[in-house]
Amino acid sequence: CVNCYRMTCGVNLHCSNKAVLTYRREVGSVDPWTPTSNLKMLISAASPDIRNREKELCMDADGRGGVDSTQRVEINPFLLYKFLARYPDCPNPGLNNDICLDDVATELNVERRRIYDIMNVLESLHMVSRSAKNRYAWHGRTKLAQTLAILKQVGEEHKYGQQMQQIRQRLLDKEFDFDGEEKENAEEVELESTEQGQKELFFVELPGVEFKAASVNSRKDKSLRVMSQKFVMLFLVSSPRVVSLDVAAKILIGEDQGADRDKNKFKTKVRRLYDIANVLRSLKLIEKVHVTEERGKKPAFEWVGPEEFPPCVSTPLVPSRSSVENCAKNLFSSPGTKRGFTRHPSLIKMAKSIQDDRRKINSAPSSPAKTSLGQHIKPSSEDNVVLFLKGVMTPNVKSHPAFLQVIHRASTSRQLRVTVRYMLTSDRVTLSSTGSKASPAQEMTPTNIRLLKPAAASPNTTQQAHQLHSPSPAIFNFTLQNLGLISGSGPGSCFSAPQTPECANALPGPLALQQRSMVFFKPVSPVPIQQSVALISMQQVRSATINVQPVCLTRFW
DNA sequence: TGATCCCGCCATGGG
DNA sequence: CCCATGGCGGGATCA
Repeated sequence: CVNCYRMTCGVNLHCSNKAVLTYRREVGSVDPWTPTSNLKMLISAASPDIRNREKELCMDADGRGGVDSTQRVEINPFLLYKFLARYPDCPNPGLNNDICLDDVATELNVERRRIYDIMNVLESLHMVSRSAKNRYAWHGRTKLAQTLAILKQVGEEHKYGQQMQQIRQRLLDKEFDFDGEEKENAEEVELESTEQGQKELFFVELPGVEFKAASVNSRKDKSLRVMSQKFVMLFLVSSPRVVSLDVAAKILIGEDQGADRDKNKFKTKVRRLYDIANVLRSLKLIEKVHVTEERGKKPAFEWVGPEEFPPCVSTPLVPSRSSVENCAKNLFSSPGTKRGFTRHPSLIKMAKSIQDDRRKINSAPSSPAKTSLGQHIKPSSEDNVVLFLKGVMTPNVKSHPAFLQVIHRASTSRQLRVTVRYMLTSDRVTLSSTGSKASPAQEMTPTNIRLLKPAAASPNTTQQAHQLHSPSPAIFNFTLQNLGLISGSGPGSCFSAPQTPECANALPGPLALQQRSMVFFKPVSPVPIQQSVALISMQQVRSATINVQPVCLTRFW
């Protein structure tokens, strides 16, 4: 699958992201597997004025071009790519994360109206929050896991899973009866029974992200934001995580106003779903797929974002208990005097579970069943913990469930100060390396360079450059072999981690960490390569092999 | 013809 | 009335 690096093509999933396919054809010389080259492709394919502007502004050293500029292009995803490129995933809270609507509109060369749509979706994920008129604060993905956890919970409470199932079934029935006509009535009755007792869903707030600029919040609808949250919920409660457009639209209509569900309403909802989906796609949270049925293919989207999330996550790379505390504190804080949105009851529940969680961890010093980081690695300055992620298909490691899980556990450990580092190993690069040209090192994003660049290797030759992009299995295996954690190499490596019960049943539940432990994750979605996580104490690494340290510990970040 | 989504009219609510 | 915001649907484009 050219565009679908995850090989999502399953029995009834067929990837058909025409945009990517098209772009790839147009600019075939670009290595399509790097984030930056993707961006370049999008830029190349964008409308002429934007493209020219882009050329003036920055790169395009290779002078590629020659794309038919008359074709209609997807501005929306492109816009967001550009937009996201300007803001870090995990912004430093101390720095200026202010976003001015006018500036963005000007820079991206679009009308304000378009920015509102993007912002609304981002706001629904709490990646931004409105700070004032014309102004937003950028949060990046720092709150994403937390938001998703809440959305999932709310989605479960609303029984979206069952609803979707019902609607699917209904559509299926329709398909087999050749008269779609007669069903109208039955459908109406059923729908009503489904929705009855279901309260209207409000915007799901996040503790700590208060809505300022009250004047703006008074507006009652905010449908795009609410709709976006609902849409995400649908993914989070369904399994497999594939949601077809029509099912989503039907559910979203159902809740709006019970009465009218005519064709127009449906069409409008679908339009809006595309708006939302484009943003989510740019965020790499969903991908376009098709579900195949007797009657033909239906457009659908598949969730490719994080699969599991801890109830509350502190800021990655800077784990601090205080943020966890704050989280709970905020959740319990007395209801604000004037709040623009309803605080969902599940927040309270969640806060309690967080507290319980913390209590357990802090007050059970040596329960073997409930191990925490601190109990296995004695606290000292030497005992930093190094985390390796392998085979992570998610482009954004920091939002990977395994990563977040570890961070969460680490951040709730009282005794241990944990330094977490990570190495990105992108299988999409590795798997697609046949024949494709390596991209120059300059095309790598700063993030990638920081994460992957081994100082020992001078990225001059294409081979080495390519290695920069796919150091994953080789170097990773090499490292772990040196550490004596695995044996063999290559795709079928045998991981000989200590076979403890804790390891076997590591998730869900507390991670069992020992001086030397590896935890394996079995992916829910069809990921071809097993995902694994290794946690090793720094001390152990130092004593293991000298070779390892420069490659993986010192140089990689 | 269905999928996709650009474009911008116009409603809304505050000042 | 002006402004910021954003709901909404016509209709263009493409496969």
